[in-house]
Amino acid sequence: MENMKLTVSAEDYLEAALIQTLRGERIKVTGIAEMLGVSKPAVTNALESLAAKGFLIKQPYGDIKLTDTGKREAERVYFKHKLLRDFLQFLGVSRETAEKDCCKIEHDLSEETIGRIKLFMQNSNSAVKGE
Amino acid sequence: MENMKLTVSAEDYLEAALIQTLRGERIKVTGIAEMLGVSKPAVTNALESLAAKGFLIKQPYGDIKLTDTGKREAERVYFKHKLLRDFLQFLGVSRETAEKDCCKIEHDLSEETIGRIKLFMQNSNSAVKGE
DNA sequence: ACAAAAAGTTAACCTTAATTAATATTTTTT
DNA sequence: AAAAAATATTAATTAAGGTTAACTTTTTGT
Repeated sequence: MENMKLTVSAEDYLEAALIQTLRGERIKVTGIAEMLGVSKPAVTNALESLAAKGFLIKQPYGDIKLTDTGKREAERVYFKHKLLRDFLQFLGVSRETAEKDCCKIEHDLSEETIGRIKLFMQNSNSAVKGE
Repeated sequence: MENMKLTVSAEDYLEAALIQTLRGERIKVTGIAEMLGVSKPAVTNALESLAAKGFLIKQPYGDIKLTDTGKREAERVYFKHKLLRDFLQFLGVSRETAEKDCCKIEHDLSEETIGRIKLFMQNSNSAVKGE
């Protein structure tokens, strides 16, 4: 069940879970609900569905842990997130707006486009450093 | 009822309708269904809803026309579409992928980001022309 | 240890936006 | 003008992804 394509909202939940672990916190329903601006039942639901698909481990009231697959997928999304945020800021978009906008488009862009943006940012970094 | 915020899919239907009129064709349920890859009933439904909100004029089996508001909104979306398509192609993304990706993100980017991309493209145009 | 608070879950429900199958209307062809 | 084809609609259904209210479990403070 692990190779199912994730929906946009599933990617959001997975990413939020990763961000909590990166902060050194435990993954919490309430925390994710606040990050995504949804109700707690919405989070419980989404996490159960992700658990059923093998992206995380979760029992009712129990600790929540990303599986290896889950972590890999979450990192894939989070990498895009950071790339796009930097890219938008490079274009002159404010930090707040860049943060909001990249959350939405990170799910929609093709690998080809992500690759091109990556290249673009690498070049602009070299340019700044005068290499 | 005209100042309601359009959903992502409503914007798609409106844009598809505009594209048909720009081609000099009449707006057709079947045409929109093909453009968007959905069934005809989905189109009928969406167009009825848009008509109820004042974005177009439509009676069952009758001619379909964008209202002024509808045309304005559709043009707003279509302008973004073209800008983003050009931008992605400028970054080196293929025409086909650019066309697909811009369809998705055209609904999600803030005015601020669109504005920045517009500026960026203006500058790169000048650069190409050596101004 | 136990009462209060916080966290998580369950149940019932809603909305959006699709689908297919069947039907109605309009247009085209002969 | 009638039959056939194309176009559009209606009805019934589905699935995703939310909501609130009520309940359960866990954690915390005294």
